[in-house]
Amino acid sequence: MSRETPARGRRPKRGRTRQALMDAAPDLVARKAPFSSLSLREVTKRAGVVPTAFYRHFPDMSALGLTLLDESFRTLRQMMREVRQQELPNERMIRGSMETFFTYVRNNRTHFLFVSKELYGGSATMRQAIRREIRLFVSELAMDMARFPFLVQVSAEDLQMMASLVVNSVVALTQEMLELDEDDEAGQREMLILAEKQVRLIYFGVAQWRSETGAPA
Amino acid sequence: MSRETPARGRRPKRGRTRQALMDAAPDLVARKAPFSSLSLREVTKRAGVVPTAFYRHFPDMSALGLTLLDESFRTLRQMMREVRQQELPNERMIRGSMETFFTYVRNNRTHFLFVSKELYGGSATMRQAIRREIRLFVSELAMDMARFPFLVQVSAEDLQMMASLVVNSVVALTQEMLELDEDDEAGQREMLILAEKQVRLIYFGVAQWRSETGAPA
DNA sequence: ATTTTCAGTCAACACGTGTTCACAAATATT
DNA sequence: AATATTTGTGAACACGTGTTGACTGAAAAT
Repeated sequence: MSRETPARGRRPKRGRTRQALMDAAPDLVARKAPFSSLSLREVTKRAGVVPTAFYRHFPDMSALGLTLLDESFRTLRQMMREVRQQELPNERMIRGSMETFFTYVRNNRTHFLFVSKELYGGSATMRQAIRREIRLFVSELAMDMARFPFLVQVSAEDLQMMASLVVNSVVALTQEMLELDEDDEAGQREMLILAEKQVRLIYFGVAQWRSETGAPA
Repeated sequence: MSRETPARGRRPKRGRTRQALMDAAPDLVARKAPFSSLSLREVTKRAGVVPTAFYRHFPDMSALGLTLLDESFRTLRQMMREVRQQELPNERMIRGSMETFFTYVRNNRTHFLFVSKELYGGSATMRQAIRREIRLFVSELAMDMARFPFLVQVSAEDLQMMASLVVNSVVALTQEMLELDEDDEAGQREMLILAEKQVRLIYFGVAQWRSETGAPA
């Protein structure tokens, strides 16, 4: 009898495995541990693929991580750019920005969980990459604030300080929100209200700020 | 000839191994990965002890983690209580609080690194425990703020909101500071100044806040 | 002085890990 | 239609992992 291998099921589609890997990783992160503590075999198993297939698409796990990070931030950057395409600050604008942002977080929960858990617990290069993105948001927000009429006198350094305060606060609340159960709508709404209040509070302080003295007007 | 074991070096001292384990873990965290991804064998090896000795002191790694967490926060709570033993708010008070706090962070770097990396990346019970402690600080700060004369009209809920804003900001800056090199004194000083400015900015906003309308006076 | 408890060692296990290699099917290129 | 390249497979490796059990010296209790 001929000893040909029985030719079992083989998925034919072109680069589908790569996508399966990129889906499997955040999925495991969302329901288990941070990405940094995932094993290559875990990911391939969830992707329904043999471990060695991994190397056809990524040299190692950290490469997958950086790719995932890029994917997570690409669409986020685009959304933020659209949010910034609005007129001068008022309560409506703060409210609206927070709403669209937190809605986006809800719709991309696994991506944000992935990023959140790597921000401080990930590898050095991972942390560095994330903080780079955050610093980008801070700078863009600072540029927007520079156009506020009541802030023309404020130094660039202080604008960065203010923007980082806003961004850090939103990031912190985002991470808190991710701790909530996925369908705890009441909690999510509370978070949104909290975020809006905090940002508004910061803007009250910003309106009083004078760079030279550091004392209110 | 008798077959007695050659009786190699045996450390006699009483509960010294336990302390060695509690020192080894944060040490590894500071120079490597988050605690959650440390192995039992790694820790025992660094402590200069055979793996099985671990079980004489802790049932498993997560027990070590919780013990470490308790140790980290016990002295911190005490320090915060002393800081709060001061008179009413002014610039000097904010400056002083930030200075003593960040000095404490520098002097307990490994403990804060340990906590920081577990805040979002650790196990569920670990994260929960840390966030519990943080919420405690928020409540205490809110109680202090309630005594400010210009905040008597502010609702308890809004006081919590303000306090959490302050705490979240300080936490974020602490984590940023921990990313700096241990002896980057210039960077550390910058962080301190940044923290002071941000908290002062928040207090400007707080002074304008009215709970009912949410609009400045 | 004798016994009991504590705190460490050593050997061994069953298992999950990253990575290699040779091979074959699916797809692209000619 | 023939060939070359990409992509997935399966077996095997050397190693690190948590945990067990039996054993033993040191300290505490009697």
